[in-house]
Amino acid sequence: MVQRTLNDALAGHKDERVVLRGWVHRRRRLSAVSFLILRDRSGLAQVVVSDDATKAQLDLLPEETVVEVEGTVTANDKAPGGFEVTAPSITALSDPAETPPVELWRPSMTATLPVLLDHAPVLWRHPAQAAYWRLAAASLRGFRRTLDEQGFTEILTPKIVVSSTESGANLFSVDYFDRKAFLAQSPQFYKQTMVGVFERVYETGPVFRAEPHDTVRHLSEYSSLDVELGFIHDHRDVIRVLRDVVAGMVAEIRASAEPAVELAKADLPDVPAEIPIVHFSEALRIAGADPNEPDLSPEDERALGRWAQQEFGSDFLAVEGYPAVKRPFYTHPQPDDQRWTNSFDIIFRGLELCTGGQRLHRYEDYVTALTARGENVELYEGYLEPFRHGMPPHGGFAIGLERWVARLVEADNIRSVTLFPRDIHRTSP
RNA sequence: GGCCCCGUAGCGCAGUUGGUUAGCGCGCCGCCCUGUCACGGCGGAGGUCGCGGGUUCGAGUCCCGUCGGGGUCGCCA
Repeated sequence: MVQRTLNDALAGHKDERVVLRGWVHRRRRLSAVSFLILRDRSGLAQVVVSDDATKAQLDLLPEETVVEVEGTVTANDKAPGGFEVTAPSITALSDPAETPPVELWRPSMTATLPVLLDHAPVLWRHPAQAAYWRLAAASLRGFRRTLDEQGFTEILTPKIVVSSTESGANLFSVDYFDRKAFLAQSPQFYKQTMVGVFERVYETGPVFRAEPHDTVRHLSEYSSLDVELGFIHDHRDVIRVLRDVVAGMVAEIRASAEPAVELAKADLPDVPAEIPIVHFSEALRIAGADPNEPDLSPEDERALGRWAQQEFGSDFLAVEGYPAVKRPFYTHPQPDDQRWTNSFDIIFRGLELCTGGQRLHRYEDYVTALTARGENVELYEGYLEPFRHGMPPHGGFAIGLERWVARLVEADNIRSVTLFPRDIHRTSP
């Protein structure tokens, strides 16, 4: 049997007989000739059908039918890409397909978001839609490659947990045999714990938030890219790793997902050698916000994004020193001023992309922090045990994958770049 | 969750102060067209106007309820 050739490889097989396999993306039937646009994972290829029997056969193979095409690669200036397949024989590999709910062969789909989401299993076939996930997949590769090269160990930790991670009530509860458990809203405790084993760890996986957020940038389940590393001096070491990670993600997209960049109309950022840093108190001033505000509003973040662009020509800005009252108990205070913390947010084009910081690493500091917040220390014993047995100064961060891709392609709604989004209303498909 | 907006054909939309056969574009089906590339031309099919109730001689249109959806704010990644 002749080996399969991918659609994007026709140029290397001029005048050869090849076998293509894929989906009938579109047929254009003229009087003397029919065009079959074939779609496979690599892209589109044009097949030219001239003989009457094959044209009649093609008439019975609607769009999205899966076919095998054997034909001759022919150079032709009139063909898209300069090459096409002529004198084909066609074999259907699926039943004739039903017409999909929206026109997948158009350059861009015309359906509204709820229609896209309802029919996601089919509509992800659209090349521009699929390109969104190719960007996500390339980002994941870049994330892993960068960290692997810097001595990190990949970990996978439980998504079924018993205690809340961040003292919030925003957890989904699950029936777990005869007792109650929760879906993890973050691998925070486990990744810190594993710093005690591997020094540097990362995890990619789902996290679950039961917060009743109903916005264009929130999901109930999203993909978190988590990093944690030991033997840092302070949170600025963490920001440097974050910078390398983001640069690695962009580099991997450039290296291996160029067609997707074009299809998705993605605007890839230049990652500066050092991400500019401003202190939270300074950020409030720059944004023109009330100096006593404990947090930055979305509007403030947009203003800071513009400022970073003007001041440094950077799409990225780190805001460090968030107020202690707004950060979780495990956050390390700013050594010279306890009102602030050694934590940071990364603002990417005016939107919060990532949160991170230095964590407490002494057992007694945890007891003090939890007690000050009225928490029962005993409930945290599993988490706190490693801190009684020696933990290095450490810190980390987490990037929301879908949010990252949404910003790259300037999506109006995070759901449009999420494979099968879960939100307050939607649990299927 | 608060506030605002929207549910009309497979998809995107129009539908006047309530008026009798509910339209348009694309898709789909048929016929035609020597190379298209969002091909083009002609014709055709396709609708319990989200659902339930009410007002009225008459409701896609007005009222009440309900379900579904979108935007925004809080908070977050």
